[in-house]
Amino acid sequence: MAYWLIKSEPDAYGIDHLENEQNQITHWDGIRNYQARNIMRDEMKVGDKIFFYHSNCKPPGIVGMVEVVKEAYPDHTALDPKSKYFDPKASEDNPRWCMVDVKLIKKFKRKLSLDDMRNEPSLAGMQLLRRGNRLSITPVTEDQWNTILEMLGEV
DNA sequence: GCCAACGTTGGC
DNA sequence: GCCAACGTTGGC
Repeated sequence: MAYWLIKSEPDAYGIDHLENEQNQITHWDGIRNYQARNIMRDEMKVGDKIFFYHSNCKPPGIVGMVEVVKEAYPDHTALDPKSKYFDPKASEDNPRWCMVDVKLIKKFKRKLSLDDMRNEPSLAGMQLLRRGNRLSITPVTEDQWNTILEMLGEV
């Protein structure tokens, strides 16, 4: 089983939106970055655990945990001209983009802020913390995962 | 709202 | 296949 971190802007789609979904499941659509797509397509498996991170807010940080419940399948929003994620180069034969389904496991009682993570030496290697990192899906090691749960008091 | 960092596009 | 121009991300 692998661990990941996904970012989302709480105004666009936050953990509260996910909490209100039927069965607390959503499809993670709109990913339009090849690196992130490849991670979903090639690496994410059912049962993988994911930190849910709020970006572009004050403060940015980890707010919950979700789990992969369905592996990659075509992202239909790429084929929909009315969608803001429409991609004219996508087609039925070559959907180009994919998504996975994730289910809420838990909302944390508090947010672990980006500052908190930067201040924790054992998290120094996290891809999220790399300078200039913009990738919306990044891997998390088991050690990092456990450290973060400890910092949150969620062990 | 600024802007550094990065990804993508398209002319050549 | 290079690279300048442009668009986006996201912390600050």
